[in-house]
Amino acid sequence: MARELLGSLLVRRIGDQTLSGRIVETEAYKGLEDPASHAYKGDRGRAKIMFGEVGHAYVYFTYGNHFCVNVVAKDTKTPAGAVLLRALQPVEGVDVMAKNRGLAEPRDLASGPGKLTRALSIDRSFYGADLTVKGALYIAEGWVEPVERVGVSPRIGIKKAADRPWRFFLEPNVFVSRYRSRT
DNA sequence: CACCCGATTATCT
DNA sequence: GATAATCGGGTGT
Repeated sequence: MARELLGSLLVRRIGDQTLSGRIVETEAYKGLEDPASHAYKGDRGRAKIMFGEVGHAYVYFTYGNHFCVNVVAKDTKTPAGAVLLRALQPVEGVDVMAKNRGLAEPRDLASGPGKLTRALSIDRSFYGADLTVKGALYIAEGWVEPVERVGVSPRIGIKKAADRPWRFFLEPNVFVSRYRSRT
C-alpha cells in the first residue's frame, strides 16, 4: 500500500476552502513483528487504531511539536499496519498552505511528515477518521498512475529496524523530504 | 552540503 | 528519567 498510495491525492476541506497535495513519499510500518512500529507492543494506547479498519487515519504527536498522519493498511491476515505519509506535492490551496507554514517556497511546504500536517492543518482531531469517504480529510478517488519512477530506501529517523527498505518515493521529484534522505 | 542542537510532550522504562 | 516515525536555525567546509 505504501507504493500504491504514491501519486494519489490527499484532500483537506476547511469550510469552502480546499487544500490538496499529491502523495510523493511514504513509509510502511508493520505491527507486532516490526520493532519500529508503534503497534509493536500490541493493541493499546495510541496504536490501537492500527489494529482497526483499513483506510482510517492514525495521527500521532511527536517530538513535542509535530503531528504525523498514517493510513491504516494491512491484509486480512495481518493484525496491524499503517503507511506514514511523508511528503506531498502541493496542488490546491498553495497560498493557504504557505500561510499555515509561514513560508512561500512550494517545495518546502509539505516535504516532510510534520510539515505536511501543518500545511493541511491536520491534528489529533483526525485520529481514526475514515479517509475513504469525502469529509474534512480524505484520499480522493481516481488514482493516477505516477509518471515518475518509484525509489526505495530505508526508513528515516528511526533507530530500531533501520535496515528495512520500506520508504517509497517518486523520483525525480523535488517535493520529497530532504533531511537525512539518502537514496 | 554536512553536522549539531534545542524545542517540547506523549509514551515507555 | 530517557527516548522519539521532526523541524528549523545555526556553524563550518
